[in-house]
Amino acid sequence: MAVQARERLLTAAEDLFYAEGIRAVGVERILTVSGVGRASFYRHFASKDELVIAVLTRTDERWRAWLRETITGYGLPAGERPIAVFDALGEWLDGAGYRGCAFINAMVEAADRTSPVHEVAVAHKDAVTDYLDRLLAEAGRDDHENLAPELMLLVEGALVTSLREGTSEGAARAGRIARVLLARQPDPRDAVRRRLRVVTGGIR
Amino acid sequence: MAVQARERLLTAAEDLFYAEGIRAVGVERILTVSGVGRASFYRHFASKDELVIAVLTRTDERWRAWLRETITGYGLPAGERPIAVFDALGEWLDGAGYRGCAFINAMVEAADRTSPVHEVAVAHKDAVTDYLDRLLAEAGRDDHENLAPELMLLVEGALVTSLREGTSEGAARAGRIARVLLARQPDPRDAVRRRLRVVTGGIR
DNA sequence: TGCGATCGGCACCGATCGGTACCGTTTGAT
DNA sequence: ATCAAACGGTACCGATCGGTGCCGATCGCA
Repeated sequence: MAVQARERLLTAAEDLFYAEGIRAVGVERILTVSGVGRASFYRHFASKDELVIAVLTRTDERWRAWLRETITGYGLPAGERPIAVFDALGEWLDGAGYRGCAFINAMVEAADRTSPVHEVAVAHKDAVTDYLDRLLAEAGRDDHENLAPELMLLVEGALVTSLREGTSEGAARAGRIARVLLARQPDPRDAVRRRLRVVTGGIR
Repeated sequence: MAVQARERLLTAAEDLFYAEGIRAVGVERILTVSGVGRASFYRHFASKDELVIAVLTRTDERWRAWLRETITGYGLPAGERPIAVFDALGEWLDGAGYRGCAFINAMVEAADRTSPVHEVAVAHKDAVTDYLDRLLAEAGRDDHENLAPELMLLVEGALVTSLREGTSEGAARAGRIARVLLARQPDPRDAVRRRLRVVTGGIR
């Protein structure tokens, strides 16, 4: 066997699910494309749903690793890294074939909020938000806790816009908004808290 | 007949499609909920797909009418109307049951960009963008052509965020970003174009 | 009262859905 | 060379998919 059946199933399913939707792709299609027998499929995965979760989990890990490496690869100073996320997003969308975000799509298709598929998708979004938070903190933004969800909202906007318009323009547009957002001084109330922290540190 | 069969089919389908997804809801479910016979269904709609399009078209018209009336109903000066879109969005999301935007969902489920369902969804988004453009122009923003797609991206972000987080917080968050965006002076290059237009007008 | 349109109920169609059981073959390690 | 694990192929399962045809009841209107 050139490649293990499990691996072929995962890659075939990943492509088909992303291109046509999870519900739209039957097990039969996955078997034909992957060249795996029906019995072998159910030896590796208890159900189609379990395959879906395995695919999403793998995509999550790979995509976030790709994002981290891409940002790091730019070799930018810490202060410019948060905004670079939107450059990376533009790169990715240019190569993705414009079917938006696999995890937004999964959340939409798995309507039930309590379903495992929906939860995996939400967990992915939380992980990306955490990454944004880390980039902002490393950039010295004391207001990173407020900014991270805002940048994440811009990321979601860019992803949906790219699906809608069929181009990667949304990423550039979101990037411009992010620049405006980051150019602004932090909220004065945050500044007070920051000063308090400094003072407290000085007393010790 | 209390209400026409067609009307009952449309409302039942609208609710079911939004709550559970288009593909997830079979014709049988719609018939049971609406209390319409199978034959009657196909007397009104040539196929399930045609019902989907009719539902989306009606939802589009209703939703945009609701948005217009809500914004108008606020009784705000023209300058504050663009930002009020996000207040309206928050109101709507609080009553929507957090399954995001029916049109984003439709775009995701109808993967094929050339499919009629996908096109209706895109047309809705274009119409909302046009409305934003109009609000911005009426607010005296000369840069409305650039701002409208940016506000629309924020709207998309708010809708996805609400689906993801299960609250209407995304609308408020997008509104805060929009305020920052609108508080900024228009792009200097636009200012040049604006002045040129004034000069040209003066020569005539 | 009578007529035609609209209606709901039901049986039925082929296709496909996710999933199971059993088959003989191929593979890699010993 | 041997043997067990992993494999692909296929027949089959009940359920559901979207869609058609026919029936008798009910409706609004003249």
